[in-house]
Amino acid sequence: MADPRIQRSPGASAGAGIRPARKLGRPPQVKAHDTRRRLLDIARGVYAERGYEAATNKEIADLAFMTTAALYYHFPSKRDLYLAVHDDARDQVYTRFEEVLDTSQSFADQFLTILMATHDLNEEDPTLAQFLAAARTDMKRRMDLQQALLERASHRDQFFERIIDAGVRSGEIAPENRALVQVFITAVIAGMTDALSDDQSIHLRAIEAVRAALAGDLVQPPKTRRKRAS
Amino acid sequence: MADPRIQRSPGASAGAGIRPARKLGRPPQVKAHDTRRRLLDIARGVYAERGYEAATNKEIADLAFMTTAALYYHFPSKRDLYLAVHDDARDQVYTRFEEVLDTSQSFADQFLTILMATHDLNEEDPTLAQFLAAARTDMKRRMDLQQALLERASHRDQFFERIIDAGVRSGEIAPENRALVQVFITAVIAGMTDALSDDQSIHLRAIEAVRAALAGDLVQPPKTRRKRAS
Amino acid sequence: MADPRIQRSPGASAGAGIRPARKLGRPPQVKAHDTRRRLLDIARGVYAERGYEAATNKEIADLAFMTTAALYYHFPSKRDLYLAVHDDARDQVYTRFEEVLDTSQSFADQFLTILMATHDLNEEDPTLAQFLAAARTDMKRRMDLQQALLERASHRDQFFERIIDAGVRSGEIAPENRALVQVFITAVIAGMTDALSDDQSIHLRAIEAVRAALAGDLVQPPKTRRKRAS
Amino acid sequence: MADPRIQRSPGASAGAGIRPARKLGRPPQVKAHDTRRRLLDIARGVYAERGYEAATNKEIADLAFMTTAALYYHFPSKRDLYLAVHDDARDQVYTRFEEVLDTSQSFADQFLTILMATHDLNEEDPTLAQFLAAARTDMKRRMDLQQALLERASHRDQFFERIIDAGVRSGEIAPENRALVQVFITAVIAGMTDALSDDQSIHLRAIEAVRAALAGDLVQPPKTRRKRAS
DNA sequence: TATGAATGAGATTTCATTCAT
DNA sequence: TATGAATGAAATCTCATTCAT
Repeated sequence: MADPRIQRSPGASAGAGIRPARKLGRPPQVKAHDTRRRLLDIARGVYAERGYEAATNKEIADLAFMTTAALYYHFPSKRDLYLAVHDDARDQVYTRFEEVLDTSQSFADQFLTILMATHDLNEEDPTLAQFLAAARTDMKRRMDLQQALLERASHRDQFFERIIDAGVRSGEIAPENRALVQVFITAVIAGMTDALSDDQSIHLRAIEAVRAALAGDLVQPPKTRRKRAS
Repeated sequence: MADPRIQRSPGASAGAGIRPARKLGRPPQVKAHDTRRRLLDIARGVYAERGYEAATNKEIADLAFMTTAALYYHFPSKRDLYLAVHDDARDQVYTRFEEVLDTSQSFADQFLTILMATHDLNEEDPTLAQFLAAARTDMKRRMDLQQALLERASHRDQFFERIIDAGVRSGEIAPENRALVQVFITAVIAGMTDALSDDQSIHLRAIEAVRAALAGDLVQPPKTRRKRAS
Repeated sequence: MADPRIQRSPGASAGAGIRPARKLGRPPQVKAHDTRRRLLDIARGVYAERGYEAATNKEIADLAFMTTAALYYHFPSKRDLYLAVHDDARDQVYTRFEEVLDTSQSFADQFLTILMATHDLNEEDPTLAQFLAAARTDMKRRMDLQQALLERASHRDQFFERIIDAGVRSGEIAPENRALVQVFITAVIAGMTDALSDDQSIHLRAIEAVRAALAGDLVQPPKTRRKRAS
Repeated sequence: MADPRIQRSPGASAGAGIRPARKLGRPPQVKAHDTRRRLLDIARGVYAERGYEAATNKEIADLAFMTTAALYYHFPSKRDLYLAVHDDARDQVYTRFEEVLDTSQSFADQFLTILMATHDLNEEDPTLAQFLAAARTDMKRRMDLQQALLERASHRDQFFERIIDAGVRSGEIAPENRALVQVFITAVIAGMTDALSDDQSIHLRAIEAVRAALAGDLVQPPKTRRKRAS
């Protein structure tokens, strides 16, 4: 009763998700709060696996050992549940990003640190990346979910903006390359999340590839093998 | 070649296209092949916009000014229509790729040529990229669509394999970097398709960024080591 | 016991029962068990009248003053509803058979008692016989209903086997006639159910005919040989 | 071309049906006539197997190597095709009955001769009995098919009426047993067609049982073994 | 806080039928 | 005589949501 640990149904394949410790002041409606937490985690897995349309309240409710009617006590609609899951997932990711960010590093190292953080998160709970990848698609599709996409995009942009700013200040990024770096980051993060997050070893290799690319070591100019650093 | 894309009335979000009442029986002067082609194009757009689950036969049929029953004359099921659209889209893309490929170019140039081809295709018909991006997600979700995914993946892998091989032979790609280049390509193509193909100018900028990254010019090592290899 | 059969308005042939608009949500004072019982009775009538294929969920739901969706709350599919009706009907019949069976009677009397029981059942609820007659045909047609047919056949065979056994023991049935009596019973029961159960007075006459046939009094050898065996 | 033999598609399981030789005067629309004949035979098999509702024009057309549209050249509707099949089947049966009927026989022998004729017909083309059994059910179900049922019933009743009349005249049937014999015949014919015609050896046994029943030999009175003939 | 029993809207699919060719 | 390309009506089933309990 006092333990807020999430109970997951045995069949639920979705990862448990590391929750940041919540401070427990007075325990009003503790149960409701816990149930909500459990629903968010379960729903994330289902949405990740099936997508917004194909996910059904019934499957989520079943995994939570409830009826669909009970869902409506905690969330006023499917849409609201989805958005709540989305906000929760986004918070988890950016909270982690903030935690691992070391502003004293070089731009490239900071970026790679972030990529490693996504790797670690994926290890801890694969549904996070899966959900966020799926959400990109789902949000585009449903007008009623778009608003959340916009918030999220700005969230992300602001975050990477800071890193890029630092890179520009330190001289790593030529000012005229600012915009290029930004789309590069966007493409790489999206691509890795969407196409590679299913296989952790490939995901890791992709991080290595990005490191090489940023270092200019991925490919050499042809012919006149401009040997660098000798 | 620049086919006349179906015009969707702006307000028409779903199922709005009202079919003008037509009489029973065979319509005059209509050939199945043309209708099939039209359906593929229309369906591609709808699948791209809504995804497999959310797309309805009704919307597709409405846009083609038919009944849903008529759809079933041309395709035996929703799934078959989807797969037909998929094969058609894939063929269009790889046909174009083959057309523009110049094997005498350097690896980087070949890769960039391919990226430019995606850009051009996107210009001619944005639904192609949108559909293929959406398909990546949809296929993951539906077991019954997976088989087609596998074919497609191998198709893509083989294509880029050839370019990479050429790069290795020419010395641009160090043999030990082979695998890195491959995941890099996968991530970049997926990321650009999924996250950037909605805005052509940003898409173009991403191509520029990739060029810079391959040339080692996107970022510089921090601080002092400004001049590389000279 | 004489359950209040559902009244179908005479003109209502199919789908005519218009459900009075009821509000959303749970209706007050309704229990699933009662609804289920009502559905079984209504569905039996509809299946009897139309057969499995031609019977529609809509007609059943209309007669029960529900939506078709509500049907699915009680039975997971049309097939399941049908089989439930079948099991229910079979149980009603054989329960009655067991009730009226008097093993101290002669074989002929036991058989006639059973026939009278079918007559009484038909009086109380004609849909029972009608359904079971129709089911014989429907089951042959649909592979997916066959399994239930097998169970039922064995049920019936076992029941009559017992009566026949008794007849053999008492000497009424010559051991070599065992198999003949068995097919005779099958044919007569099936024939009476299928062809005569629509008219109770004819049905009664058929019972009388069977009594006469078993007593050897239905027909006499032709012409002179009036006294048999001389 | 000159051979009017019915071509049956390899998959068509339905028996070929013995057609009485048609006299071929001038051959106007010979092909249409043959096609019609072929369709009747094929349709009979399909209706027998699936029943009226579940049988589709498509299946019939496929087996006849045609399109459904072509069906409509020969029969104006599904209903008409069905009724045509029915009339044809009935004619085949009663034609055979007339052929085998020997009015000099005793009533019992005439009846058994008829039963043997059904057995032979079943041997030659099982779809005949299957169709007629199924038709009994289908006709009851569809108001629009009822009319044909009535005709058929009277047809049958008249036929057996004649045999029974002869039995009454010869003294085999007591005048007061007339009605009993009639329902007995109806029940037995129906029961054998519906429940036993799938297995020829059981069907034969049923004929034997009827013979025994009519002879008063199927069962003996219990106990006081009223030994007849003493 | 949750369940139980429903609704209404809509999806995919099937099928008899039509009419130009 | 037949095919080809459609229609319209309906059927089964699913699902988000509701409201009494």
